[in-house]
Amino acid sequence: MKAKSFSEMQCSIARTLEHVGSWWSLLIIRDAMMGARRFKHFEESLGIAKNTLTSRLAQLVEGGILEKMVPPDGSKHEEYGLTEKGRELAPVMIALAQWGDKWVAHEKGPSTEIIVADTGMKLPRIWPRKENGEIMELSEIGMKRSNGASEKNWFTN
Amino acid sequence: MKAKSFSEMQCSIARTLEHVGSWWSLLIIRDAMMGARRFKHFEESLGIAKNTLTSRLAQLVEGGILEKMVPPDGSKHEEYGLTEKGRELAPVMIALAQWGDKWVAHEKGPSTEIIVADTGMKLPRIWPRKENGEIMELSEIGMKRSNGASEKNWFTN
DNA sequence: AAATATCAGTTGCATAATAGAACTAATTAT
DNA sequence: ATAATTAGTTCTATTATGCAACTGATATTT
Repeated sequence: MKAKSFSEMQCSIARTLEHVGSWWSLLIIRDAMMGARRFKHFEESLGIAKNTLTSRLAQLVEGGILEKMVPPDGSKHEEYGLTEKGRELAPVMIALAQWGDKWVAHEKGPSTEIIVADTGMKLPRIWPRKENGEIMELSEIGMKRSNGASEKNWFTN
Repeated sequence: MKAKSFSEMQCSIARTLEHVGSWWSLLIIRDAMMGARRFKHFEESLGIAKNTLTSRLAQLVEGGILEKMVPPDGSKHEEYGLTEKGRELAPVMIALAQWGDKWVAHEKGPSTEIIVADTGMKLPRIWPRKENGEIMELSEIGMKRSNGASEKNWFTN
């Protein structure tokens, strides 16, 4: 693949994708959020090849998204836990999950529902909002380019 | 790579990733949101190989995220525009961009800032909220598994 | 109108990421 | 003590992507 690197790109989206690493990385992070901590958890849950998992985990640790931790239960097997940096990918995950539920739903429905813990209700849709907390239309989103001060809209369709 | 398919997975995140296609696809969608409409726009903006761009575009069209459109300016060159399905990936993009700005910022700052069009102010952080619109702590997010009715927390670290 | 340049690809070859299987040392269970 | 599990490593095969050259259609210039 000749791994074209996105990381020099000034765009934050590209830099994030580069930093995260790959599809697998996102699914590893998802599993970590749902409680996976050990090599075998990720392996069994994902059906990923061992060598691939090894390098994805190493990359995520190097990127500061996961960290190796001493197992609380006293086991000598290494465990992987999310850092703050990794945990803050939650909005990305939630947005991906909600989009999938809406647009490419599985016939059996979602295997897991994200909820508000204390009420047990489905988590409201994650969506851009104004300063006052009001939900926005996508057409209300704009963008400011830092180089030329030109201002423009998103979704110029 | 033997393209292991995520699409049978019941997980909405995996299904979304599979449906979207690849890193490139996300950047193509980003460019489309910022106004790119023609082959050369994407090509120049991304520095992607032509054959790769061809197949990514085809995949996005097939997936219903982009659609081929008759150019409004009367040109005979095909154009690509976001569908509603594609436009609704905005929260994913915004979440990726905001995470990147916070955690892997470019020294020169972001090339583009996402703003609230009418106020010109930076778009507030996209983040999970309760039914009443209140921002949530990540620890307040839970999950309900549809198979076993077992209930559990996200971020079990 | 003819010539030139641009656009949107296609084709063929090289390379990197991943899959898959077999192997291994350390840890855990029996 | 023995067996099984865990967390990898190493090897080869396959696929996605990169890169360069080519092509027919459209758009621009002379």
